[in-house]
Amino acid sequence: MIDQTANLLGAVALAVSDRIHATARQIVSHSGETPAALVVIGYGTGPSNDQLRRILRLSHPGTVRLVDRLVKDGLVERKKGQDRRAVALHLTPQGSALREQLLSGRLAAVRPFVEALPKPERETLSETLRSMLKALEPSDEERQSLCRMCDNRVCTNCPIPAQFHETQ
Amino acid sequence: MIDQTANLLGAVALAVSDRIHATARQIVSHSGETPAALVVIGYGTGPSNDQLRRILRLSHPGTVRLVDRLVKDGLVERKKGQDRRAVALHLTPQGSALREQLLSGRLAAVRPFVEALPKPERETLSETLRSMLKALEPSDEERQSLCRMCDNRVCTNCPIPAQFHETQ
DNA sequence: ATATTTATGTGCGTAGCGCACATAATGTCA
DNA sequence: TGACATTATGTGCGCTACGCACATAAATAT
Repeated sequence: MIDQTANLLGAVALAVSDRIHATARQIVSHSGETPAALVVIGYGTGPSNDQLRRILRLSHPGTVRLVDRLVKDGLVERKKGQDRRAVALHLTPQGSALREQLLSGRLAAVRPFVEALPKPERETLSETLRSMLKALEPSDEERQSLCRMCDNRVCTNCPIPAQFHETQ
Repeated sequence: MIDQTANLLGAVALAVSDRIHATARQIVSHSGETPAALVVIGYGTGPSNDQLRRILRLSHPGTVRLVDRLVKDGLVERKKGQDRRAVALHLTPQGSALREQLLSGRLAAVRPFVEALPKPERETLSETLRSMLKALEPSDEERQSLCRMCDNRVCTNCPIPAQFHETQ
């Protein structure tokens, strides 16, 4: 019984993330964790390469190359960090614009799933999703990974607020 | 308001599919659509390369190479299909065994999300997920894509039954 | 002052995929 | 029946997104 529900949740999750990825691909012209990087850097905390790496769960060289791509595309700038070794990643205006499109596209991709429900059921779903996220009891790093595609324009009252929500 | 719920759904979907992928990776040692291919072929309908391609939404050459990998690993056999040109894909015993592990792992990865909820809420969630899947009104092909990681041992009473559910 | 840790960057390889092309079997239609 | 399109598979080739091993610079510790 519980497994039947788990199976359905797996199916819906697959459908939702399929559509999110498809939308992101159309907008960003890079795949993998590159769209998520745009979102994360766009939180505006000026993350270092290393922080980004942990959030995206990539290897360190993979992250460097990912940032290379974004810089090459004029979407991200490497500014001076707190150390003389550390880098602080920031979006360029074009990067910000693309991030907005990305987040709008993501919401547009997910919205139909919610709209399929009658209104009272939407409220219930919202609470249920909150419960699930809370129950994960993620570490700080896991929170940021979780929210690596989240829309901070919309995500008020987040059940598991990560740092960058406050700093925004 | 609806977007807030959509955002949460996106976050949960990301978390769930992250964990499914991580589990699959540990079990199959191939990434991308390879695990899904094992599940789909394992439905036992002996799909052709071309049918598989449509379900996994890959290019045709990509699918051929994917099957190459599975054959090389001793997980899949290319048997004679209805045509003399068509191929019928079937799992070997080892392939079946691995598929079972894959599906078990997937359920184990998703189960905690459901277990986080009190029992009555689980029932509601189950119905909500069914509503969402039904509302997609997918074509036959889309259904099979949707269910490309589903566990047919558990998926009784599927809201959007695809062919291979009946033939099993 | 030297050793360790932290943060970044580079050389090199690999996995998974797509495009363009080739080939064999089947269907179509004059 | 023969010519031609269609369907199904397979190959050559390249590209993208990564990971591993290594190199280097800055900060910290002892």
